[in-house]
This record gives sequence, C-alpha cells and structure tokens, in this order.
Amino acid sequence: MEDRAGKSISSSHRAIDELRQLIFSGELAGGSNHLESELALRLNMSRTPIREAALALEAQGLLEMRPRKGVRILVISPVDMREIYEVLTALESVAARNAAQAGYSEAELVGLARAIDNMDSALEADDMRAWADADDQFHSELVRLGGNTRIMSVVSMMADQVRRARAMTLFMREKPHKSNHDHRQVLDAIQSGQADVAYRIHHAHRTQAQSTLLALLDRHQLRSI
Amino acid sequence: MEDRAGKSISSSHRAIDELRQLIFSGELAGGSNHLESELALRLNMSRTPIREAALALEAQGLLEMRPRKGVRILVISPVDMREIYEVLTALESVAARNAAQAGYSEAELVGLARAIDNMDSALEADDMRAWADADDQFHSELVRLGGNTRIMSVVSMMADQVRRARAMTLFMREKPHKSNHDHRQVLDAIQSGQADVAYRIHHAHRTQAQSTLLALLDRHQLRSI
DNA sequence: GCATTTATTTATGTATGCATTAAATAATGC
DNA sequence: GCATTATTTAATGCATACATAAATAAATGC
Repeated sequence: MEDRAGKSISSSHRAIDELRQLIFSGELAGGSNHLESELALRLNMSRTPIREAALALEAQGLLEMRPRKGVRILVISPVDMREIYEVLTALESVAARNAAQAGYSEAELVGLARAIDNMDSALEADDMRAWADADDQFHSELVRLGGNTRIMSVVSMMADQVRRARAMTLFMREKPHKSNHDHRQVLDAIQSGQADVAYRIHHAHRTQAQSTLLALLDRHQLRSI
Repeated sequence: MEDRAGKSISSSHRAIDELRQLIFSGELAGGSNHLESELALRLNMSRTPIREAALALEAQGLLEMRPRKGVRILVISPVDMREIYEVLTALESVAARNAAQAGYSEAELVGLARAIDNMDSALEADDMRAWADADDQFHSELVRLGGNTRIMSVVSMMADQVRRARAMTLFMREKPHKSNHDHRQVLDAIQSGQADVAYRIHHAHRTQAQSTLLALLDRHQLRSI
C-alpha cells in the first residue's frame, strides 16, 4: 500500500485511518457492534492489524473492545459533551494565553487570520460544512500556536470524540455570527500580546458554545449520538 | 493466569501492568531500547501480547515504538515537565471547582481528609515515599470528586508520565510543609462550597509546585530523566 | 584505502492456526 | 411449561510462521 507521498503505509495505519473515516461518516454508527473478523473482511486484511487499530482507537475514546461482543462504536451523551467541552474550554484557553505571550509576528498568525476569513465567507455563502471546517482550522491552529504538544493531542482527541455530535447539530443551530466575532477578538488579543484577555475571551467563547450545544441537544431530546 | 480476585487475566493486561512496573521502577530506564522479542522472553509470553501492551503504553505516552529499533522508553525533559504541569494545573483546578460546587457531605470528603492526614504523618516521620503516595492519593481523590471522567483519565496519564521524574526529585527538595497547608485550604474551600476559592488555591498550588520542580531540575542540570 | 554495490542478517508487520471460554442452543428433569 | 444442565457454536487471545524491508557486513571496483 502506498500513501500520497509514495511512502508505503502499514495495514495497521490504514486500518486506523479507514476506521476513523467510517466512524466519522456514520457508516459505523454510534452504538453499533462489529466483530474483528467482519472488519478484517471489510478492509481486506487479517485480524491482526484490525486489532491493533481497534486498540489505538479505543485509547482515543472512539470505540470499545468487548470480548466476544466485538468492537462497539461509542455514543456521545450530553454528559459526555459536558465533560469534553469542559476540558476543551480549559485547555484551549491556556493555549490562547500562551499564544498571546509568545509574541508571534503578523506572518506567523496568518493561519489564524485566514481561518477567520474562511469562516466569514462560509457564513456568507451559507455553507455550514465549510464553516465547520474553518472553525476546526481556527481551533487547531490556535492550539498549535499555544505550543504545548500535550494540549494539542488531548484537544484533538476530544474534538474527534464530539465530531459526530457536532456534525449533527450543525444544521440545527442558528448561524454562528457571534462565533466569528469572538474569534476576531481572540486574534486581536494574541496580536497585541494581551494574554489574560485572550484567555478570558476564548474561555467565554467556549463556555458559550458549550451551553448552546447542550441546550440544542436538550431541545431536540437527543440523549445519545 | 490468575489475579488476586481469582479471575483469569489476559497476557496483554499482564504485559501492560508489568511493563508499567518495570518502567516506573527504572528497570527499563528512560531512553533505553528493547526489542519486542526481548520483552516477550522477559515476560515469558509471545510477541503478540507484548505488541498490544506496547501500543497501549505508547498511547499513554510512556514509550515509543520505532520500527527495527525496538521499543524506546521515553525520557522526560524540562520542556515536557512544563507541558504536563500546565495541563495538570488547568484540569485539576477545574476538578477542584467542580468538587466544591457538588456540595459533598463530610462523609464523602473523608478520602481527601485522610490523604492530608497521611501526608502530615509522613512528613513528621520524614518518610518521603509515604508522603508522595499520600500526595498522589490527594490529587487523584480530588480529581475523582470533580466528577469529570475525561479529566480523570488525562490527569492520571500525565501523572504517570512524570512519575519517574517526580520520584527522582523527591529527595532533592526541601520538606513540603507548604503543600500540606495548601491541601487543607483546598479541602476547606470544597467543604464550604467556595468553588472559585478552591479553583484559585489549587491553581496557585500547582503553579508553585511546577516552578519548584523546574528550578530543581535546572539547579541539578537534569536535562532528561 | 575509500566508495559503492551486493549479500546477509534480523526485527518487524501481517497472516494463520488453534486452544480457550463465553454465549447460544438443545436436552433433561421436575 | 419452566428451570437447570449439558452440548454446541464461535469469537477471542495468543502463539507461531513467514514475507518484507531495514540495517549491517562483505565484497568489489577504482
């Protein structure tokens, strides 16, 4: 097997990538069970790399391995959402503060600025999927600029865990104009080196996002996704 | 294989447990490399469960699997310590706030109180190892009371990552009387439901612990552990 | 003697086989 | 007909075999 760069990629890695895809796309639905042999057949490889991939995805909180029951895709409940957003709020805010303290140049912040621009145009074009991508881009760039690799990996893990739920609520919520405004403010604070402001604004932003989302789940009686 | 409860335990789980032990005890030193076959021989099992265990421990940030180089036990640098303590500070403080908000009864807080008592008597007896155990007990009980399972697992993972470094600095630092005082204050705030106070005090406590530790590493020129 | 190529070794990644044991089904007793 | 036990089925956990590819050593050319 070869990836885009032409470097051969192992079956285990391919299994991880493809299973993630299948989970995010909903083809492997939350709550569904799948025997190792079934997945092996589906991805056209033996059980060994499937097992290794399942172990990795279990560590990332995307599924659960239950002896003789197969691999179960985890569902996200409102309680899970609360937990995850609590962690995201705390860690991303620290990243925002660090980014502001780092004294980045205009050029180094171009990724953040571009993400915000993308969100604006997506919102204008009423393309919520593009907006969500740009939002992801903003948050992951922010965390990257924070410079703490542990925060990066925890945040990206948790973001993955709520990905399905987020996709589902994307089209239920009203247009997130406020979100874009918040992001510009965070960028401003980072540019001007106001660490505490960056922290506070991002913290408020995430807290707001969390209650919006939880209210939405409650209104639609979504008990698990 | 049977564990204490008489329930048979899998080789993979045994491998995880025993490798963790070997890493924490220093028998598998930070930076050392070990072929899968070597570890298999050592734990008297085949490569398969060793591989599964290594994958799990890699996800937990304790080692790294490098093709043909074997499994490398990770070392902790001062930069890693900074990163990890930043995460611990942020998440444990949130846990402290949540615990204070939860309105626990005296009985439910007995674990925390006991941990502090243990730290006091360990300090009196000048038994630093007992003190470290009690400190662990306090922090993990605090996080448990916070009620966020994600925070629990991230914190315990990060605590494991610095375990070796912490053990090493245990006997280099002066007696942590201040620490015990801080912990009592956090417990008081939780008992009286002062969420913001609990947050602030624990945050300050962890920030202090971090700079003490980093200063210690710097003073002793420890660039990796 | 040094660089380059070829051969050899060996650790890994994956497939496969099999014993074990949980779950499902059938059989038995009441 | 229901509960209990025996039987069968089948998914997992692990061992093992082997192809592949990296690293090392040997050989060749200059």
